[in-house]
Amino acid sequence: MNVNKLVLVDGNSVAYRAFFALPLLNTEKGIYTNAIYGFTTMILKVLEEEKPTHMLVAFDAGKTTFRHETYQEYKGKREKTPPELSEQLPYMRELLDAFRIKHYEVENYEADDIIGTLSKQASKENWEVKVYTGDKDLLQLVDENIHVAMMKKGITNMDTYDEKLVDEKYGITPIQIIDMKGLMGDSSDNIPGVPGVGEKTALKLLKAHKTVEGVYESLDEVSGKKLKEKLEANKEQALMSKELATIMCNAPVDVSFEDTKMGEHDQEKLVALFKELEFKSLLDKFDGDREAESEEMEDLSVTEVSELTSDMLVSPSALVVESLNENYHQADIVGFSIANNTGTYFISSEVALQSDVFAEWAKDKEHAKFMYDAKRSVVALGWEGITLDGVEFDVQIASYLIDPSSSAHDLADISERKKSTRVQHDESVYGKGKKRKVAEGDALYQHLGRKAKAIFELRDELDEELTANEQKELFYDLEMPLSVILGRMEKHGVSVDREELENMGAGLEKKLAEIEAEIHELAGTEFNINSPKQLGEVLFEKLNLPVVKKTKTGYSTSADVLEKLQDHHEVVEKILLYRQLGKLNSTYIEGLLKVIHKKTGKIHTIFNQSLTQTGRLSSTEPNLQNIPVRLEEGRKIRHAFVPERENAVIFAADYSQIELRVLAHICQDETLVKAFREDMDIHTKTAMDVFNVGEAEVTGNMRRTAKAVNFGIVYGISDYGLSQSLGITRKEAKSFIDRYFDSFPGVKEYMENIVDEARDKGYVTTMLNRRRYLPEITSRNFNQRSFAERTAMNTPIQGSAADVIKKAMVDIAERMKEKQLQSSLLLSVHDELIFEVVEDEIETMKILVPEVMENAIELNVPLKVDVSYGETWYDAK
DNA sequence: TTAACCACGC
DNA sequence: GACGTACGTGGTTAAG
Repeated sequence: MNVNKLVLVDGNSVAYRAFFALPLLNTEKGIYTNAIYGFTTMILKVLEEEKPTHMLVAFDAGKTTFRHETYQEYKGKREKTPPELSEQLPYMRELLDAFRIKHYEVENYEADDIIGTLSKQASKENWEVKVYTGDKDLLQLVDENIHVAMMKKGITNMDTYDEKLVDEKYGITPIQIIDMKGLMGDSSDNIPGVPGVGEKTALKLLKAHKTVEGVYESLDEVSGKKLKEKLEANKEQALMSKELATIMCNAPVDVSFEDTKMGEHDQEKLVALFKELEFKSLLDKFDGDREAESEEMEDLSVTEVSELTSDMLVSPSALVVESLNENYHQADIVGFSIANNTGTYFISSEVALQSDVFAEWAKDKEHAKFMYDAKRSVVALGWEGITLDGVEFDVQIASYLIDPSSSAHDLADISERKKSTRVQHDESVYGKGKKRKVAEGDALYQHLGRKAKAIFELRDELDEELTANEQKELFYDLEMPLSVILGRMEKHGVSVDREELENMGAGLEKKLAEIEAEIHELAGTEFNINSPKQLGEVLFEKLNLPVVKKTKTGYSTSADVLEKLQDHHEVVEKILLYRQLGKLNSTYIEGLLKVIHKKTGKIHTIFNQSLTQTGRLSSTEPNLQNIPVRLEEGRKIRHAFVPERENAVIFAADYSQIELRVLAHICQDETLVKAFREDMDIHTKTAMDVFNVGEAEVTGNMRRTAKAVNFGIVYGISDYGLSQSLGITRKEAKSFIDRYFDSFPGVKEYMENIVDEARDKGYVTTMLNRRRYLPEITSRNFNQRSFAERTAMNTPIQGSAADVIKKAMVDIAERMKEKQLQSSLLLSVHDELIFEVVEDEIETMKILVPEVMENAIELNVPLKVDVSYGETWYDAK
């Protein structure tokens, strides 16, 4: 029984792997952290899984080693370490210090040699040794005590090699790895080996002759004239290569086992480092009590107000309306705070909600308010019968416009990176999950007081940044007014026909039960169809259907896979149907019934205005932007969305091809612009140009292909994505894309220019100056770079379309107010607006809505809007 | 509670 | 030549 367990980590190898596996993260201060993060998670995983008694991380030292004396060109072709990585290495050493894990390097030797030396020493003592690396060379160390964990791809995916696995994979003993390298060389280390000998040949030779020397002793026995010549001509080189590949197991390593003994973590240092590096998830793990957050903060002077007076309510003021419930349609407000030039105040809900002075101030738009997520407060107060107006600045929206990619638009995070008063995370004040509860007394006063004070201070700083970004119009004239409109839409809600939903649900459940029975019958076994795991086992093990695709955890059973299996077994079709109906029932019927508001009987969604990277809105609880429409079965759900008033209709107005029109405007491609000016069917037109045929010869299939290509242009998918959606090869997909670019050279030029621009500036913008930063555009990682490039091409298109529809919403609200119309805007679904329109306003709206939408922003191609209306959302088609 | 898988919309 | 491939929200299952 081994008591001692030594873990040896090839530090450089792990760092490299982490660097290339993870996107290029950086902190607010601009320190790159992706490799450090990957390195840290890897170390944590090792600690958890191995629980070593001793551990050491070995690094390479300096540029040259003793191997360079043998061969000057050793590692000669290797690209030099990217600076973004080398600057991260010192942090890794610091982290190891904080973990109290020994790290070590020796002049003139590589990490391999340190690991070799220590592992063999420990093995001799019969210790259990585990080596972590991504370098196959180290497999030569494997023996009965030494096992090597080899990173496959990513950083946590490993194979652990013992002697048996080395034999299975290569058919040789571990020590023969060096003979293999001697023969085949290693391009990454620039070890030449014997030219023309690869892994296959090397392994064949070693099977027969054991070692490089053995091969040369019996060269006559080697079959193949060419091969023999090559071996003969490169004998010296082969022997030298073997020498280079041999890990030194008696390097001058001045480390005793005692030095590698594991100690307790240096908690303080660890937390400080994680903070500096902004490793939030790791902080949560190690900094169990975030009490520290509050300890750092000095007490704020907050006045508890028992009666509000107008001298506290000056303009401008920062206002906080705290509601714990995430869904503010059922908010219970737990307190208020106000900060302004006269001081910082806490006001209890009882006092504020009863106060006429407060209500008057709140609705007075001449009294400017600075807020964070104002819409939340406006709606929550609305439910309490209090009108809030005069919101001049929303810190959340400003932060989002300045950099939408920041995952941290929390007030706590914003306050941390700006110069304002610090704010604690709600979680650390209130707790989370079941334990979440209102803080009491001073803790609550302090927390809310800090929020208000921070908002008051942040306004100026963020306003300046908006100015610097030329985003003041976007903020003040578009997003701020939009926020008010969205709040009104949410509070107003959408009426639903509960009975209709319940009837549909009953029908679906009956059908589902039938199909379930049929599936079990056809499969010959009872199982949970909703479980991908069980379904996979039934389809691919019991029924032996061919495996099309695998996921990380097992067989893929996604719709596109099942569609390919339809001809193999009749159960497949039933499963697809079961899935389709099951989705309708659980997500839409049950889901919608669950969120019908108790007081109004209507559905009140929440639009998130500061989330998407492109500037679109998103919708939650429920998501009303993905109500089924494509398939008739699902589309029926829309029968349940009805007007609230008896003499009203559901009225829908949607932009036709808004993204492609925006593209035409941005890139000015002559053909595309002309097509829209002549109001052609754009997919047919694309098919004509891509397939080089006349309008009459465009087949349904050609149009379908052209449509998919246009879709790809709009959403920035790759040739792979296009091949998937059309069920063709990637090559064919690429050829379609090439032909598209030949037909629309202006589009091609735009795509090239925008990528250059993104590389130059680090970001792309939309027509109204919305921004998206793309740091990965300079990544050496192909995937990350390609993704950034597609994003650079796509975001100005999608984001400008979002600009247009948002502007249209603001304009329409204004016109409807002017005309004192009774109709109301209900929803916004990316390129369409849904209204409830009273009957005697239908004719007005039929003219007004398209006119406003089409002229929201002037493009050099016309915008086109289709309107329709009916008794339910279903009928508005 | 969290991660993985799947599916709906634009 | 491989890489792993739009943006969202939400339901279910299964493992921690």
